[in-house]
Amino acid sequence: MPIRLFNTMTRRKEVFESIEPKVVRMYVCGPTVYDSPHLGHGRASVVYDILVRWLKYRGYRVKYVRNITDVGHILEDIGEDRMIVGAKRERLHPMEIADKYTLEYLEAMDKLGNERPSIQPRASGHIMEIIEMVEKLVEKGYGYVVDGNVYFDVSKFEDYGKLSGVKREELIKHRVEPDPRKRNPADFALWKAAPEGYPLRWRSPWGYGFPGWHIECSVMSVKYLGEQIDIHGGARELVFPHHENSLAQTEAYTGKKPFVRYWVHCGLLTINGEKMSKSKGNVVNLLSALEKWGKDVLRMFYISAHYRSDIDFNENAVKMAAENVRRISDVVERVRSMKPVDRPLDEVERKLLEATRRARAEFEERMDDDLDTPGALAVLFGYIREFNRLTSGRDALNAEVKKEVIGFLDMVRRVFGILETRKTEVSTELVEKLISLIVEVREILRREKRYDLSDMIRSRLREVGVELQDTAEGPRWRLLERSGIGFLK
RNA sequence: GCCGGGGUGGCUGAGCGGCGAGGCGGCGGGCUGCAGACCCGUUGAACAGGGGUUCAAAUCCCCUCCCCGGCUCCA
Repeated sequence: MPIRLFNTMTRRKEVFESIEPKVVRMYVCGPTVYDSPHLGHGRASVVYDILVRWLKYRGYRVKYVRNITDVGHILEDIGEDRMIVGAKRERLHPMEIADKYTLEYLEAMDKLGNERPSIQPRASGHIMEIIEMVEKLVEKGYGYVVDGNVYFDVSKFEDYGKLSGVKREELIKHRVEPDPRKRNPADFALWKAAPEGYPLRWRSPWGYGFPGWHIECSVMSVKYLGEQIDIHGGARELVFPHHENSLAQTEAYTGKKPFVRYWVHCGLLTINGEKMSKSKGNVVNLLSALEKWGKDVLRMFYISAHYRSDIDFNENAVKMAAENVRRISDVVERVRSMKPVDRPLDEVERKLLEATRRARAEFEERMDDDLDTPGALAVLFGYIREFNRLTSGRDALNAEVKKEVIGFLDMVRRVFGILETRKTEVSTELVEKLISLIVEVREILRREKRYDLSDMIRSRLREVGVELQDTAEGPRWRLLERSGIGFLK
């Protein structure tokens, strides 16, 4: 079964074929590091992380580049660079701002459980190459120089607008008064002149200045992945102008088409139905959210909607995500705790084996179909119900069947990046032994019907963060994390 | 105004031509010392509105209404 992806360029799902067999070159637009990462960054990062995980599961080697933009980005209305604005706000040098928020971003990425990209290049380290690309564009007649600024001449690139559907003639209308030195209002900056005393500028053939937005992605994409790549990702809001412009300048530069075979854009995130914005004061810091909910719940929240849909973050959505994580966690524990036995399969085990294989195939089918994570989850939950029904009351399972079930669940955990085994800071060997001892003693009490004491133990354990369940197969416990989700022991 | 994406049961969220995905919740039952978890059943006349195509439409076409994003700040 081939993987299919929705390509923004054609607005259709297309069968995915990489340029080089079994190798995927993928570039994703990372953050501009002028402020703390928020839930939207988290969403985008998880979407492409899961895409990478899925491609790997399907046997591809993935070269995954995600940039850090630590220069550029002019705010047209106030005529300043976002990095500079951040620097003024915090009374720091722009590069201190970039450094601080780069580290915060990377920390959040790790805590979210994202696999690290192959390369995370920073724009500031590629000024030379940026200048070279701009020079070449001027040489080829796509760029023109005015007063130390270099603009891309949109009229020279006949394909302009092919990605976003924006019509060149429409771009004459504009919200912000364009620089009158541009030949055409739609022309965009490749290089911007910076005045004396501007804290973030580099020497160039056109004088001191800094790169235009868009150009760093073209440069780093070409440098690390080549002139033509398989996948370029980013949030939908980047389609225009960012990706339209990246595409134009890259294809103009290389003379090769297409620059990108599959443009894959994800939807946006709202908070309680509202767009997240500083002016509304509803920006949710990603590290705080991780602290509060834990990575599994956040990832579950992200994947419970299709990546191209917009997604709303609210209390109810998080509650449901936590419930879903718990449900998966429970079944993982349930099967782990079952004794593997070496004997022929009985009727139930045959059914379970078949159900497991079917679920795996259906899960794969959904994921292959444009990364339909909600559909894949539906398959998983249907399977969990069946598993619970079939195995109710059992504490042993044919070893091969158990292996098959665990294999499937491991695949789900690996692809979604959830419920990865890890020691919590309190879960030492000693703690585990002590809890087991308490549980054992409580079992004796229960046998003697001393329920007052056994119930007290259970509720007191819960107070200190240990959840205890009496099941048909015996007592089980788990450490509760902040999200209320953990592994049963 | 232009470009794009949407409107599905109490909430969430797939489906994109043909038996009412799944999750959360509600109700009834089973299991259990109790709790939790789990299971079974169930409720829901679900597809923004109106036309049309078709043997058959949530799914395709047309019109209308509403929401969201982009139109040189944004993951």
